Amino acid sequence: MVFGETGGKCAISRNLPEAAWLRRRVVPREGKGSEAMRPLAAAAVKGTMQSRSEEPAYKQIQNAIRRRIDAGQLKPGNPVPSERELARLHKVSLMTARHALSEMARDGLVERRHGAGTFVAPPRVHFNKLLGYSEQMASLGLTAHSRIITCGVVTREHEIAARLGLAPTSRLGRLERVRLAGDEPVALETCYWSADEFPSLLDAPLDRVSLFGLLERECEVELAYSDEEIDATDADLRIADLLQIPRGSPLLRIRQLIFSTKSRATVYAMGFYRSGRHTLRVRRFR
Amino acid sequence: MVFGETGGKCAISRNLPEAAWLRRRVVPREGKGSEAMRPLAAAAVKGTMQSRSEEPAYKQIQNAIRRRIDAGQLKPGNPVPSERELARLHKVSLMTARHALSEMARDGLVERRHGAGTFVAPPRVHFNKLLGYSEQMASLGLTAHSRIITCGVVTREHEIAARLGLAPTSRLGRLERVRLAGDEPVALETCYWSADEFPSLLDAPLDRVSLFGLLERECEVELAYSDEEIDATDADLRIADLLQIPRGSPLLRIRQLIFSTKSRATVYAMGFYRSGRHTLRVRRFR
DNA sequence: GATTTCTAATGCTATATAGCAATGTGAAAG
DNA sequence: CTTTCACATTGCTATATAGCATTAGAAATC
Repeated sequence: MVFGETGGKCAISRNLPEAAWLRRRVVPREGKGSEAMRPLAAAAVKGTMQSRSEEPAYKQIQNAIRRRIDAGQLKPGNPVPSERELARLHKVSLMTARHALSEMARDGLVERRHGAGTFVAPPRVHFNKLLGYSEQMASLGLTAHSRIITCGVVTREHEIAARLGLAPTSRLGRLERVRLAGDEPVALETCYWSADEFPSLLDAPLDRVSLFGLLERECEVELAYSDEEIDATDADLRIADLLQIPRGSPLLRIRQLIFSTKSRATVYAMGFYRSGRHTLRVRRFR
Repeated sequence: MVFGETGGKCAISRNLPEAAWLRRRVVPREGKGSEAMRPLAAAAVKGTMQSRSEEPAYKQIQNAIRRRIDAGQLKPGNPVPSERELARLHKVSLMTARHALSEMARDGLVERRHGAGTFVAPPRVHFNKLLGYSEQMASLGLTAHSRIITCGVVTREHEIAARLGLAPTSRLGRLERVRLAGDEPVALETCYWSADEFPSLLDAPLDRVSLFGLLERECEVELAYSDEEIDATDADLRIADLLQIPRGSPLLRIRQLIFSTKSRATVYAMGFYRSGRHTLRVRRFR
């Protein structure tokens, strides 16, 4: 035996033959487990490796913690149980408890400070969140209203079809709406999508209903993100008229290509937003 | 490490000939190790836990893989060695090899497919990347030029001081520059920072040097992200004059609060960008 | 009272091992 | 020529254990 060292601490010989899980199957070595965290209770089964369809232990631990956070029992800054404590409470090994915590840390739910402990992270601010107009209004406690300007199928928007990954002469649904805040028009938004793929959109009551909502609920599209180009421009005659502002007024222009989770470009949208009525918030990273 | 990538640079420390520590210590249970991945070779010592100051084994494995990606030996889509193979090559335990891979997966460098393997991820697109003007120009292969308009200390910008987390009457460094593309002015940018914390900034040749660069290299500040507010406005008399555009021309206004890694607000900047000369690209997520 | 030193708790890296679960391949069967 | 099925490979969850590294507070010292 060359490596007397490792042999010396007899790590191997000890822990595997009579193996924890073996022993556990028979005698679960009951602990004085407090119920504070709703221990897994399936521990005995888990010992032999969970029977399929059972949620992994580390996720159950995460859920237990998440529940306590959601319920307000654990507030931002509060410490969550330590690795060793979780292991004891949930009757899992240290590594498993650790797995649970470090994944939550990676997801930003908790923060870990070496030597100090693990703490509930401050609530995250949702930056760069893709929201439809209706949703933005809703998040401000308001109801969105729109006036439909045009609505129909076009076939000559070659460039936009290309951006959507379609043949140049594809049939595109197009919806042009003026967005209202109260009675006042604040934005003009134009959306394009494949008329062949989502024919039903044109029939919906789009002056009241969210396009995003329709796509996600009716068309079973899962939106993922949008790549946007933002610049400033000025109101031409038509837009000035529609938004009831002087011609030449500054406008924020946002052009967005919206992708679904299958990384398919799904909607192309262009919006003109009245100066002073709209601020875009984003976060950029170094 | 909250945002973005774990550093891409290579670590010097590791592979220097397995020499030093190996010789020092007992025989490492020699394997038939192929050299393909430059195995760690420090196994024996690591067995008893590496002596301090040494980079962790799992990071060394990551670096080895990263190097092979950077060197072009591993291209997107190529498989990287499996957990078991890495464990063998680097003479570490399976869990350690796994740790290395799964962290790289979490950082988006590789993708793991259960049962199939681990593969180099397609190169990431850098969206929402915080770049200074100089850096943006550099990324386009151009050199940035500026004309300094004003430069000095102000004490009456209460609101901005507050945003920077300073007392209302703090001394603030202020720098106002016109950004040039060729000879043409395209933007007016104004930056504020704590004059007490970074006094040296005012002395730098800021018409030629990047403010971001100065902060990061000279002041040892690590910038992390910026929260930005974007809207459209029109040129007042002064801006119109400085940018040589008609009064009332539309401008893209970007106000950003730039944070360092210690989550301290470090710089507040406001920029006015000529319409047609500047497009902001961002990605937003659902 | 302020400073330094010790110590317990906690997170981090690592070892070795076991069995389950998904994937792709190649041989056998239809 | 296709389909099926077994198998090797690979990733995933889990066990048990060890020692190092950092932190914060208590105790001892100045």
